[in-house]
Amino acid sequence: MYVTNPNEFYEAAAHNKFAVSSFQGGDAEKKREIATGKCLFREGDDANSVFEVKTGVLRLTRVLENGRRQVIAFGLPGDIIGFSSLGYHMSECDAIASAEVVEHSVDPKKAGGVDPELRDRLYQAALREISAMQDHFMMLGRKSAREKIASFLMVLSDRLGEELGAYTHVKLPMTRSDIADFLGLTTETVSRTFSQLRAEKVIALEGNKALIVLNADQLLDYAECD
Amino acid sequence: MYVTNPNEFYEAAAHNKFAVSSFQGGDAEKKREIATGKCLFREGDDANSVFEVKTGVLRLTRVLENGRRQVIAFGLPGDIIGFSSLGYHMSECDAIASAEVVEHSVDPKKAGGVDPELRDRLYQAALREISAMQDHFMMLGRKSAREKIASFLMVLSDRLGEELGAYTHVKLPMTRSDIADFLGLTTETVSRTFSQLRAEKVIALEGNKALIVLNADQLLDYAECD
DNA sequence: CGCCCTTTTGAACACCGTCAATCTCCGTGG
DNA sequence: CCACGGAGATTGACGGTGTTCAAAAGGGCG
Repeated sequence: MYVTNPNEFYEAAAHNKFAVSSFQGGDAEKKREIATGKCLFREGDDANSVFEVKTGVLRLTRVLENGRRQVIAFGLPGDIIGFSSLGYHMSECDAIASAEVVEHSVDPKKAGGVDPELRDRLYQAALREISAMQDHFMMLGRKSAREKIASFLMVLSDRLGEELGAYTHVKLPMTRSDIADFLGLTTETVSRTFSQLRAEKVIALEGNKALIVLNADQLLDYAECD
Repeated sequence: MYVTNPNEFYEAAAHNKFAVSSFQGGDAEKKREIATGKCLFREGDDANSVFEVKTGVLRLTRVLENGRRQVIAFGLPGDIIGFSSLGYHMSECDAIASAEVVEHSVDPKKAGGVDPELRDRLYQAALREISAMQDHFMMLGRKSAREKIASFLMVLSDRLGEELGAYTHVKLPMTRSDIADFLGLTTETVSRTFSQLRAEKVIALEGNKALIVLNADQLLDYAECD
């Protein structure tokens, strides 16, 4: 599942369980390491594989020719990334934190088709992604900047956060610009909203690559999830 | 494929071909008719089936408790709707134009699992939907009101349009409010944008439920697709 | 330490949302 | 057939949220 909103925590949990139990053994899979900043695939590349994120963070991006960018998803450990319907990728995937992935070949031409069990697992993963993307629609179309940021931080806190007494420490592997392009905002608005939340003592910033959630209740309130 | 943007026309074509050739025969499927305004499933309903739209138009909606609504997709002939990962639906599906659908059972408990061939076809359909949703992200997050409307009309024109000399006649089964909730706008903005396009002679309105595309080139320009 | 990229902050503006009034369409019933 | 009524659509005025443009501050790495 991709990063979406807090009302899907249970899904994230289910997904992680799934990720642990699946894709062991078999010979059409291959482990790969992608260093920070490196590209896993680009728009137009053949899409013969999907990638299961084991560690690190990937970023899936689509760009319009006029420069406008949309971050489709962040691939965190447990996510599967690289689904494509036409045999080639419509987006670009880069590592924003050094990542280990397992590559699963889904090339239909190879070895008389794909392992049925793998296909079945991939189908389930695709369904989870559809569900996550539907949530993100609500995020992009119907939430204010503050609600978007709050929702985003809640999910990040849940998936990447570490307990720190009553608070939660959250690493931010992505830049403000990445967050902006994920939420349909500008870097300035992201920055301003962070500053507001800090002024309200809901979060504390720790450099540019980490923060602490001081008041998760308030953050959840702001997220306005159903 | 769902209604997204013009740069996926070839996909729509491929999809329709697919829809014609698939899902013939078998016994886990059932034809159903849904009258205008009737509901196919609601949030929370068990999701044991997916639905292939044969005729008419469906609308897939998700709602926040504060009343904000997001139309996830319009289901046009050839689309498959009702994918769900958790065994129950997270959204509501209504017919906005009297529809015939074929229901395909995907209940894993029934008859020792789902027909492998059907599962394979559904996987392909799910991949197409993911691709379409990724396009829609760009729409919701990074396009202006005019670009959204233009993109939307281009797709509708392609999928529902009828040749009318040099122009294209397009039926609009959905209300302004449906369009607004699909594009992340308000009804007022949708209406205003239609009026602007009419003033520029790009389109002509024909009552509330139809329009004519007078200048498809201009419309495509406005859509700002890559 | 110094450079450069990212982030933050400020100010002015624009687009779109909100609120409200009017109009159109279309189905219903007289 | 026309009048009526109501839901949906249009239009206008105004305000707010977020963008744009610009400049300063911060952080990371040589």
